[in-house]
Amino acid sequence: MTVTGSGDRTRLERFDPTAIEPRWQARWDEIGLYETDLDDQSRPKSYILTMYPYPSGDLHIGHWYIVTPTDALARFHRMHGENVFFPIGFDAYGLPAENAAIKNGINPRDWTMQNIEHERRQFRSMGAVFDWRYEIVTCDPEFYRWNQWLFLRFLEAGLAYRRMSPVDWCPNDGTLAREQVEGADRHCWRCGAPVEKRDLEQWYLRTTKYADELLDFTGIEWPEPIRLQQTNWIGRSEGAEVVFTTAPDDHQAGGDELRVFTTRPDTLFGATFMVLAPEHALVAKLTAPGRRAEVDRYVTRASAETEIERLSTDREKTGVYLGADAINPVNGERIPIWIADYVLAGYGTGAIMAVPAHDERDYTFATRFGLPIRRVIAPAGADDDALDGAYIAHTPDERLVNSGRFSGLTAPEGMRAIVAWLAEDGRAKPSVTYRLRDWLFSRQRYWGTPIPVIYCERDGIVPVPDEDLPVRLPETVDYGGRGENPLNHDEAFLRIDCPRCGGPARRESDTMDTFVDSSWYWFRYLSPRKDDGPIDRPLVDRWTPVDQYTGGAEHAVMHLMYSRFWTKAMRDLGLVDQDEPFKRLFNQGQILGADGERMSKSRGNVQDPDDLVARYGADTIRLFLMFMGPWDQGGPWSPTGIGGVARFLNRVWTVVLDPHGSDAGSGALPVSDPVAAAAELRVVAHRTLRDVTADYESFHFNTMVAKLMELTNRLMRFRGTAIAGGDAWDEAVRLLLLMLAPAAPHITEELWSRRLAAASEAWRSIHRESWPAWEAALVAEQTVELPVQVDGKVRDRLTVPADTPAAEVERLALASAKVQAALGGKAPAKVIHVPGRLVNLVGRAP
RNA sequence: GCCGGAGUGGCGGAACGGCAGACGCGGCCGACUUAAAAUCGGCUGCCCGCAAGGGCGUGCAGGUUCGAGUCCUGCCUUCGGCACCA
Repeated sequence: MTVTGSGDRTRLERFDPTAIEPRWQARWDEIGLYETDLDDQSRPKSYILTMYPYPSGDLHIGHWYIVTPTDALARFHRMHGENVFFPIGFDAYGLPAENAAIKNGINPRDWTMQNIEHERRQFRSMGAVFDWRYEIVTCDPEFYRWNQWLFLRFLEAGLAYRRMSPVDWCPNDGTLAREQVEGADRHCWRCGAPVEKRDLEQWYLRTTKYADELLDFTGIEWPEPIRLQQTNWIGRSEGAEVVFTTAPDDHQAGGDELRVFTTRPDTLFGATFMVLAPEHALVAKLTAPGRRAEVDRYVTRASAETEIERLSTDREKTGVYLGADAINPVNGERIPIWIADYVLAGYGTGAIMAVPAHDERDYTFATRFGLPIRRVIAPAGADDDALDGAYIAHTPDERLVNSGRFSGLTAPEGMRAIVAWLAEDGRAKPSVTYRLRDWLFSRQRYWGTPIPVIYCERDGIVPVPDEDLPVRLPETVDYGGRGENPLNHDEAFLRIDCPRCGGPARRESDTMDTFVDSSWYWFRYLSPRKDDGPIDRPLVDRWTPVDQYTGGAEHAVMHLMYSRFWTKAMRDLGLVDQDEPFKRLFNQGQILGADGERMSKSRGNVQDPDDLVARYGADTIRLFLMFMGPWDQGGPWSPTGIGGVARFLNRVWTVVLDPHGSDAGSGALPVSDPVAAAAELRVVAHRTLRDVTADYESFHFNTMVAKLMELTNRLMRFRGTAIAGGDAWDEAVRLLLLMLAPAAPHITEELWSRRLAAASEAWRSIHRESWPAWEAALVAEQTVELPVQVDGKVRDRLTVPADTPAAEVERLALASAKVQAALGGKAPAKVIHVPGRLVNLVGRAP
């Protein structure tokens, strides 16, 4: 122990994290403590991964909040003898870099690399176990080259295709992201021009091919809410596609097919009108001359709306009659054709049959526009009920009514029978529709992976040959202050000879969605510098899938769905042999600014970890972030309480280095019987070990810290007593340091080294120690305290040996004077005895 | 609006359907100090009461149960996602 003389008192050296932490970080680097040997197969492997950060300009405490508990978990696994791989990298492509470039004329690469450099330093200062030799930076050609290579394989396999689709468009700045469209009037973020829709030829990836497989979560342990969200996002609906035809009238001959998708073909006889999406291909043809002006106005208006607005069920329904009718195939009835924005072109066939009696939206629409409502399903004896809303209940006695020869059938019977009948002459077929859409993969942006295709006048779309990869993103870029993709004007980049015919051709100037990078990066971590292929197959076979993935729940449906899709696609290409990327997933919450909003520079609510580390040290901040609350919850940042965690580490310092000191006041525990006190301390220490172990395993880091605080407080109160420094004390201190090591790596290493020195033992890092085991006999309950309730209210407590027979416990409970008083002398009507938990005497009659 | 979370003291939060409020912050009181800071300790959900004690309490309204913060139904508020933010 290091002491400094001060008169006749000895004063304990102060805990000074700023002195300790950099020293140990340097030492760990020196001895390669966190270098993972991927070829070491002597121990079980454990691939622990946290979602890599986007190196935005807003470097904040949120990054620590994400990484710290995962780092502690990686260390916890390492102490269990596993060969742990816990890599880190940077998701370098993205819109903020481009926004900064447009606004301030900085090159996106310079902006990004500066931020990365800053974040690297911060991650090092927190003492994370990352093995930096495996770092990935996605804007580096040695990474994105393989995005291109994989894309070409997808293209060959028919998983990538081109199709026209609408984008939000500014005449000055080109395609806009949703966040670049501002205000209710939807204007451009940069120039303020009104935003239009424009159809562009775009690249898609065929995610829908895997829709059914993505609904299957067998073999992965993911949180139920995430699986639910993905299931709803895929939105599988079974039903039928039914062919309506257009009826002839003055302005058109009729006879065009109008295909609708419906989940309720049993209600076909109740279809009283049709609704097309305003973008539907037949709208122009079907519109009557007298209605054209109104229809055109409506189509324009709908194109300016967002999908969220269009699907909102609480706003007033709008729509326009086209002045044309359709023929219902089941009964030959003419029904009017409308367009309305609540029907989306991209879902199903972009057209619906409206059955107002049995669909809420159709009901609202019919009521608003005075369209007929015909009930075709009713419970027994309710045919004539006037509906005051859509009837969508399912009761056992409901039957089809008003449905010709199908009347009397149940809904499921009617569904099958009607579809089978129409299918005979091709007017219907069973069909499945998904809400999930193919992945719109191309971006009209500079800062992303160039899509490796060439457009040749003669040969059409020509893939860039593998040997010509990577297609490098030009290093210099001139935005000219505008938002439009500068690659569109970069002739040096665009001009290329066709690899097939040698003739003049042009490169694709669109780049890939940045989600491509995170769709397979965990494979690349295993061999980030490999230059003859995207992945190292033997390492991938041995190390993946990832054992534990952690990251924000905001990625529930996009990143976490894309990465599952990508893994399955790579499997089908024969590149990997696995179905799922991440075996176990934990979603942590998001840390917000003090104002409850997302942290960002522009809001001015960013908390920089550097300031906190300078003041308290990394261990305190790490521990505080874990102690704040349940990790899956997140919440607004508040520094209130950091002091408490700092005090906790100070107490740890004190109990380890100065067990005999006595600055305790009146709270010191009396130790009249040192043997009993030592035994009690052992029990407390071992139970803490059991509970803390469970907390690490279940991601309950906040209660883990709380339990270590309790143990430390206990030691503090035994300080200076007869048992301080004894065997039980020494064991408790040893367990405390080992349990705390994954969470607070620096102070525990320092104290551990001092213990070794004091015992004249050679130094060995605490982070190479094994996780301790608790003694079952110490952990077992010897006596239990049982609350005794009368009618659910606690009236007394019994302290009895744990193995007291039930009858004896009940006898003792009844014998209590307080219980008798509460019962009013009466015998209880019922005795509920939950062994080990409580006794409840029910006095009143039930 | 739709999909998924979350609502518990003054604050962050704890609690296999079984003693609501662990642990920490803040507050009050005490020890140490000439004093303050730091440190150590005690008390601290609300209401009534000198006290013993009693009553009320987990967003709101119901329900199931011997027993509900926990399960069910319907609401309210708030956070995340809604396909070009990552």
